[in-house]
Amino acid sequence: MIDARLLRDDPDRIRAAQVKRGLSPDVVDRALAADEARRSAIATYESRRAEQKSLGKQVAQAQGEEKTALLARTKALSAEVKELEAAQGAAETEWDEALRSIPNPAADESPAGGEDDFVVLEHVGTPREFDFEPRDHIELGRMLGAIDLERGAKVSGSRFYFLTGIGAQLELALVNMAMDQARNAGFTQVIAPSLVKPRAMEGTGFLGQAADDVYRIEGEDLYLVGTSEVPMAAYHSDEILDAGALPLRYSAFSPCFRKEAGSHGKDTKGIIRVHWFDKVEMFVLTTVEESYAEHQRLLAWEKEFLDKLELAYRVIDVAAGDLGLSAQRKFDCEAWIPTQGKYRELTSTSNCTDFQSRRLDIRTRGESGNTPVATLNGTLTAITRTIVAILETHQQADGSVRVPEALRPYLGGLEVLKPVS
RNA sequence: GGAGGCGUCGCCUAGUCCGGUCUAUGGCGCCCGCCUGCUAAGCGGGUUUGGGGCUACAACCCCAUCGAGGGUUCAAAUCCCUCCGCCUCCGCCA
Repeated sequence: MIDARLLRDDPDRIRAAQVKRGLSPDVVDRALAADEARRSAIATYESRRAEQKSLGKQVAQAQGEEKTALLARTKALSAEVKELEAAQGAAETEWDEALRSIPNPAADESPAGGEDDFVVLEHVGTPREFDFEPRDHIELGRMLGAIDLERGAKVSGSRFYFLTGIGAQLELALVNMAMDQARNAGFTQVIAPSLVKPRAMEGTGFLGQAADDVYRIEGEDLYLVGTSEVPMAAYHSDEILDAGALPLRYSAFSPCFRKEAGSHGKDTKGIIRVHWFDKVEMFVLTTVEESYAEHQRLLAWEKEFLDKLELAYRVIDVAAGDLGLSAQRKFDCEAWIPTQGKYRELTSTSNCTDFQSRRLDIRTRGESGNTPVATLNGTLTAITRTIVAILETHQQADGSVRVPEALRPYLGGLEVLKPVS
């Protein structure tokens, strides 16, 4: 949620931010009106309530006739206070809803516009040239006995898969490699719950427009997370952190579940777009001032991981309209997928500044009151897409796959993945 | 799943039976000051969080906050209901 003071002091800035994301600025006026109504409701309620309290004290000491008279007055007042309290609550709710519906204003550097308006920041490595017809990851996965899509569909439906044999080993290797890198960089490793309460989902901004993509457990007040950003953001909710402890860096492993609503027909084959995958995610809490530099660090760690896998990729600056509710700026690393002839998102890092921490009440003690911290997240490895990129990029003519050197220690020194049949 | 116990402003704790003097007690820790060769001790003061008013975003005043949400009442930490969490025992289980 945005800073209410910013909305009051500089509403034009929020209006401009809305337009930059391709959204209507009307919500600003709705919020401002709600704020005014709320404050006047609070003032009315509180003055009557104060009166009620002071009368209550007199009642306690009064005797006889005086007491009877006081009771008559305070009884009427009581009903009024109750009404005013309800009115105040309603005004508060309206204000809260308006405020919460406003996304984090994009950074000045973020390109304006929607999904296609990203800016390419850099290319790393060059897409490999093949002197044979490259196979897609589906065929390679089948030849290697690594990916079983048919049985995934049989058991769980479309967009599900089993990783088997070397496929399963690959996942564990990638997870360990990611966790090692993170630990060496000072991250605390975490295995996070993938079922969370509404508060966590709402606090991270996934129950707004993004709610269609979220699985809810029937009959329970629980959601399946789409990323461990959700449990990790909520991890320190309602806490006041010691400023000296920042930054707090976590690398969290969890499964991720996504309905993929509205993507029917897209990436229907293979494991590019699935309802479930595992992921190692970096999550950082720091000060807003430090968050911009930290964002660059997260990007650097993502690039380091992709470099070790010897992948060709580009980094894009995601446009304002494609940032999601919480992010102020987002960089995606997109790896070259040979059989698709294009770059596909493998990792993504967002600076959510104090947007999530305001909703989740995560702050540090400051000299002039407590201030919300900044939260940032970045993918180290989303297993399925990483496997796609590795298989397709490092395949050889016979269907075997060369293992990038950095990954070998995590596969018992294995240099080549060989077809099983 | 069953039975019982518990949840108070960083930590511990008094208060809850019997509603008003609770503006929530005391200790520890922490902060400021005093005292003091130094340290320790001692003395005095302060120390939840969120919101509103007024403002310099200070000071000050007010409202809410005793796990959460409802209810009863002129008045709720205290009485009633629902929920959540923790502990102990039993059952079941990876």
